[in-house]
Amino acid sequence: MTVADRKQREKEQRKNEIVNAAEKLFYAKGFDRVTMDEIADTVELSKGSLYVCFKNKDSLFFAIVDKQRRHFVDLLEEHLKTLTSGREKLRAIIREYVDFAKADPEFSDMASTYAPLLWSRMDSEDKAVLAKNLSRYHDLLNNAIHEGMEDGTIRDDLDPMLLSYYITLICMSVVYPLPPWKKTFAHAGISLDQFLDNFSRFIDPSIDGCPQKNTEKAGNRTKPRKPGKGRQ
Amino acid sequence: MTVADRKQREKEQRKNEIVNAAEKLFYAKGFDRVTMDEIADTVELSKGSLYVCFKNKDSLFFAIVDKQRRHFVDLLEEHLKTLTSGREKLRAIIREYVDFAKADPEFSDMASTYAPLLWSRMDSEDKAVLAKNLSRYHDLLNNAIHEGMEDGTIRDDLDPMLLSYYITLICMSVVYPLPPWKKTFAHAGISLDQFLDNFSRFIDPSIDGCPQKNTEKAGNRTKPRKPGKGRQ
Amino acid sequence: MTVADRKQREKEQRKNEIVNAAEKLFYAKGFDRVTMDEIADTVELSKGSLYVCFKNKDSLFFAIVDKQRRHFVDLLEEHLKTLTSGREKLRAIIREYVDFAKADPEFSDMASTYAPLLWSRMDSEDKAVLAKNLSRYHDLLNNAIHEGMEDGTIRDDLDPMLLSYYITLICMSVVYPLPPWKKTFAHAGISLDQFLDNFSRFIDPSIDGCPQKNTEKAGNRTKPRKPGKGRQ
Amino acid sequence: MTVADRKQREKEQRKNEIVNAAEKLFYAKGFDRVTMDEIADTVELSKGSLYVCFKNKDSLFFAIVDKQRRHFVDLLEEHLKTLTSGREKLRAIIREYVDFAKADPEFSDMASTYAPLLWSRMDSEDKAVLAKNLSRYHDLLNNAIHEGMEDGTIRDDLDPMLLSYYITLICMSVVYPLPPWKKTFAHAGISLDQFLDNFSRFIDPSIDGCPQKNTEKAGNRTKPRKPGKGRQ
DNA sequence: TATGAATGAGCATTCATTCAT
DNA sequence: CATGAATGAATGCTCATTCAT
Repeated sequence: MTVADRKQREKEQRKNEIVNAAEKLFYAKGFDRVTMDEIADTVELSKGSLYVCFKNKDSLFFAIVDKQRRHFVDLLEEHLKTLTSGREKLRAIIREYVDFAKADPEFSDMASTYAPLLWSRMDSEDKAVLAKNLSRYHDLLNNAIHEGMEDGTIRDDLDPMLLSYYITLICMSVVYPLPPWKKTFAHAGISLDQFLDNFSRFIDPSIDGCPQKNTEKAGNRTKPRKPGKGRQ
Repeated sequence: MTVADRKQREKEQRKNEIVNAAEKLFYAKGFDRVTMDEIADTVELSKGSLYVCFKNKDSLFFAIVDKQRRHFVDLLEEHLKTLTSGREKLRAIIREYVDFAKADPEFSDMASTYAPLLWSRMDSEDKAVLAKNLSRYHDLLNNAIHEGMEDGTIRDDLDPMLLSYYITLICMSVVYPLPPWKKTFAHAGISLDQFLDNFSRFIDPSIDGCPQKNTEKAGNRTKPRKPGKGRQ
Repeated sequence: MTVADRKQREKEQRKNEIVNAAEKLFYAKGFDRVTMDEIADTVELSKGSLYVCFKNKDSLFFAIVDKQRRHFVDLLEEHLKTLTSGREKLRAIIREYVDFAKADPEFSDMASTYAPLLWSRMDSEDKAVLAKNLSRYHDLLNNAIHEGMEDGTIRDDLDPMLLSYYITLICMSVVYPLPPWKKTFAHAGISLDQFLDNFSRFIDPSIDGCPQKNTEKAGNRTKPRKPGKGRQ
Repeated sequence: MTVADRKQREKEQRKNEIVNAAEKLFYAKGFDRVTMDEIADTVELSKGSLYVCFKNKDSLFFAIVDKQRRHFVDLLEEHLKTLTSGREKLRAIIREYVDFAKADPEFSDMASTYAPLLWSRMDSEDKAVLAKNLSRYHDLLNNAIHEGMEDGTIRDDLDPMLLSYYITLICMSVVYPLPPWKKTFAHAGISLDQFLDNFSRFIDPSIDGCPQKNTEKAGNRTKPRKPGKGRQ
């Protein structure tokens, strides 16, 4: 029992070491300029041992993403604890996006550059790895949205699911801009910090509850829209 | 002169044929599963001839992006002509994003999947190809924003440049979601059309001018923020 | 003593289980698409334990071949017991080849496909495994041939050793045809049973003693051939 | 036209050079201990060029087999020209097997060792390469058999197709014995030449027409066998 | 004896790009 | 200008075997 436990712990430990080494290398050189041999050398393990823990190079990438996400959601849970209104929670989520991206700027370039391609090759096993934290995140987000819609602090004229996807996609595109965009910002005299720090101020109006203006819920999948309302 | 002209025109013609063939193949199989031989065969040209018109495979991708962008900006210019207020223009720009993405759904997956990686390899020559239409777009967008800020139809509490980048990034992330997101929407019972059609309704509040509330301009690069305002 | 005996018996038992498991897997997927892990899993033993009983994967193959051969020779001995003339015995041997191949058709494809390559890597230890039953077989065959030559039921114009090798090689090539040949037979409308069942009828004339015609012994390694006889 | 011709000829020439180089290397070291790099180095071509002519390493093996077969059938056609009776032709075929194998002893080991495995991986393209000469061979063999059955020089109590397969399989097993068998022969004091030279004498009785004895045709796929005849 | 984690050699194949004709 | 043959770099992955515990 204790033996199996120790083995298990050692294996986890080794996986972490591999992920950390791969992470550093990927950040430094970009995913596709890093070879499995390099990673193996860095962790002082044989290449074969890498494949004991990770079925292929892509899944190493997803392990990094998952590590980041777990950390992100852990922080999020911590920060949402004390908050009461849905709007406050949602604001905290967006702030967490921003703070998180600022705290680990190296991840940004790597993830924004390679994730789209790697996601397109993702198999169900890879998905399973990410599913848990993705689900934790969505629970937090959806709870915040529902609470906010009920307590009137979040607009309720949009389908909550729809709102959650807008927020998620938008946050990710803003906090993980592609490297060329970063250069463009710099060229335009906008620091990345300015870009990130002002995001909440920008997006807030699209989230705030405005009881007097929005009385009808759009994006509802079941109820037909009233004539003359919404885009055709 | 006429001979040179004809030659020039023929060359343009050939480039178009190549781009169109590559586009179809890329859409059908994904950028990296298409070989230069396939493209050459499709246009009934030798592989060498491809390299007369395009310096490499990546630049073929950028040519497609440029074609799309030119078309996008052409439509945009057309649609902005009759509009007067800045807000109307900006609304039209967002609507154009949505309509454009809906009109050519095949482009979406290919671009969202491969563009990030290809952008990371982009050289200055590639950039030059895209610069013109990118600049046309930014002119239209910035003009709309400035006009709107002046006529009070667009919020003026954010640096206009900052606003323009938020809008651009956000629009792109929404109208060109990665394929896995599309699957998630479908799984959640949200059609892509719903997702796109409601976007304007979602984002409008973050753009509209609200004179009574926003009297101070944040994200300003020169003026120091007043104490107690903005995020710390 | 009894303890050692039991251990010995257990080891034999385990070897048999391993061989049987490997056999089934090799038949089902082909020797080189089966991994040692699979075999270990199937017998619910660790991979290391496999290597206690068998020095490598190849020797597992030879163990299977040996098992088959032991069975073959056992049957052969049983069937030859009651036969008296050399010719009858030889006929029984050939019939045994045919019956044996028909009784275990799965062995055929695996053996005919992989044996040639594996034989080329065989070391002296592997040979030792097979030697005993090979020798039993050759004794039976050679005895039959010698008896038959003496009692006139088998042709005696060929060196008996030579004859024994012709018969062995030929029988094996016929009863274990390569899979592509099997397909060819099927395509030509010949069932494998027809092919096997008629073999004895085909080959018999080359074995039967024909006293009136064959008075001289060819293939003799010591005696020089008479002029005008044999191939030049 | 002449240009294309020359190109074509050069390509054929290059393929021949590659095949010849691969042949020598395969003979010397065995198929699977030769790398494509070695072959490329030997012919002073890039590895990529190898793959212009041959889709993979296996197909190089089949090209060698095909070369050998073409040569074999060419010689066969030449030698059969002047012969009249079916039996003479068939005898010449068997003699050709023997002479051919003796003339190129290196091919034997390589082919007998690797062909079974490679045949099991063969795809339809590979088959197409070999089909032509295989068909030429079968035509010659079947013609000889049919003629011989009609002119009474070949036994007619077996289905001609069946007979042709017996002869082919048997000849191949005898003239291309596996290396371990060769060692066994040597050990038993039988030279390969003796083994090959006496083969015809051994097998002839199974082929000769014996009008007085064989009046009924076995192995016939359509006509039901008379009761009490043949093996059940 | 049993285990199973660790090893690491080994190599075919692809395809964008070039350049001699 | 057009061709298309030639190039050759570049690397992920497997799995039989070993050996410390």
